[in-house]
Amino acid sequence: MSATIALHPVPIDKLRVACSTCGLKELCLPIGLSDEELGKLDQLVTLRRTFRKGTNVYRAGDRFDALYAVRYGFFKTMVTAVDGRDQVTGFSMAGELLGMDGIGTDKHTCDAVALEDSEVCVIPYGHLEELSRELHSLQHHFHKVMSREIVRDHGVMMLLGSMRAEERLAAFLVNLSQRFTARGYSPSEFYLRMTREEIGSYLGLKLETVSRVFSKFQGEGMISVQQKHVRIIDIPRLRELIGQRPC
Amino acid sequence: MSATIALHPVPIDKLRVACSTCGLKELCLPIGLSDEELGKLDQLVTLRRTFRKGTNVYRAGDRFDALYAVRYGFFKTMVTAVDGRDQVTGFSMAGELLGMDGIGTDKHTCDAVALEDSEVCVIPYGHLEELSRELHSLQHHFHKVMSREIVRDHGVMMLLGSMRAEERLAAFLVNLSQRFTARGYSPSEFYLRMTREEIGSYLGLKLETVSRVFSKFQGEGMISVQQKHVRIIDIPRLRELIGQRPC
DNA sequence: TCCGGCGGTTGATCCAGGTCAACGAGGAAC
DNA sequence: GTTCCTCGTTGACCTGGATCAACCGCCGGA
Repeated sequence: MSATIALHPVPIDKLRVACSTCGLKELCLPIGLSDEELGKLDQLVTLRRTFRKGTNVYRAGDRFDALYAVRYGFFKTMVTAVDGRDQVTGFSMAGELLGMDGIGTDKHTCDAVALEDSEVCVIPYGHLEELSRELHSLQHHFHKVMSREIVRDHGVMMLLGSMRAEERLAAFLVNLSQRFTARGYSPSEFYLRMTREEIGSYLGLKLETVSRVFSKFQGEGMISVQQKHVRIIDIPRLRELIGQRPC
Repeated sequence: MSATIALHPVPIDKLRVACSTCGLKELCLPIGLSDEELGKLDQLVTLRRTFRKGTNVYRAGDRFDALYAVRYGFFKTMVTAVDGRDQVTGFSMAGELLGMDGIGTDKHTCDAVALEDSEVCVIPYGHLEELSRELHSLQHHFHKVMSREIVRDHGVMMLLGSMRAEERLAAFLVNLSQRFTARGYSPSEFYLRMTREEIGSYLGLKLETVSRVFSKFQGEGMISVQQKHVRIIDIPRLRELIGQRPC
């Protein structure tokens, strides 16, 4: 095989990428790496893939061999029970990492689905382990990312295990608001990429309940909703609802 | 300071330990390590600590600097909301790892409490990162452990988000049964170390509901319960309840 | 041995959220 | 533009599990 002829034809959705110049490097895996280290990471993350709305990055049961860093777009992850019921376990946006569920068994255990046209950086997992033996800060940061995912999951358990419907939705909105803010978007106005049913699944509620609580919040002047467009009018009051001081 | 005089007096509950001879090595961090590698791990895990029933291994907010491998005994982990409500996020038994919640922020984010007199191996986290750069299989296995924790959490979300009370308790019992089996105990007869309230918190139910469902299962001949002593009479039927084929 | 208190059980009642049903609005396909 | 069709909203009603309350039994301590 010649150096100029690819063994596997490269799909048109796969492009050269560089962490060193990526606008998300303060959110994503490169956090805290020096320029030299960033250069090495560039050699690792060489592939981008785009996903049309509704398509899967991976499915439960798929062989695991890479993590995916969201470049832009929006994803949901969900697990499906043997009887077919499914549960949305999270929503991922730019700078967040998908696929860590697969490391434990070499197979993915959930589905990751694009909720709008999206793009990810492909991080071959074997190479990540290799490189993280060399770059201590990459190693440490990767561990932090996994740990934070565990902590986030604990938060969801709290949500599902001991909060009422209104608290759950308030927590959901406040969380989205924070994450949008961190990405330079408005804290108070955004489009939901997911349906009421997906929100409900995530929050352990039925879609009708989600809709009703949205209407209630709107009636009380805390938010204004029209379909997927949400404007948060009174964030302090939402925070109060979930037991946090307005700060 | 002389080599024979400890700078910090060694508490009597801290003892020399060896992974290489530990009976739990097939469950715990040493999985898949060669004898030589095991020897190195021994140098890392040099401390055991015992905890009396009701005492904390760590609390939310404590500085994170070590992981803890359960040697014997039983623990719960729980998160507490600002308003004081708390949520049990898991129960840990021999061979399982506590403390991974702390890596992300260098502070623990939950409490770990002994539910009976217990003992753990202390794994200084910095040393673990260091050693796992050297021992590939240790590195990989540690990642697997974290990943499995994430997958376990997804299971709990499924439980809390889309199962009814009976399914939740059935899933809980089947899970305990499996974990006891893996440790060489009876799959069908065990003592619960946690109260009805703790089970309820974990499952998103009130203690009265837990008690009622126990009684219902007993009435239907699937289990026999007397206080904390549980005997599972019909595991296939419990599995059916949670939608799994009896197999 | 007795006592007190925690943990567990059970009954009666209530209500948050689920279920079922009807309808409306936006958006993609043609 | 028209036609579906999915997604969202709202109303009426129902129910699983929460809440409130009484009581019991086990276990630890004096």
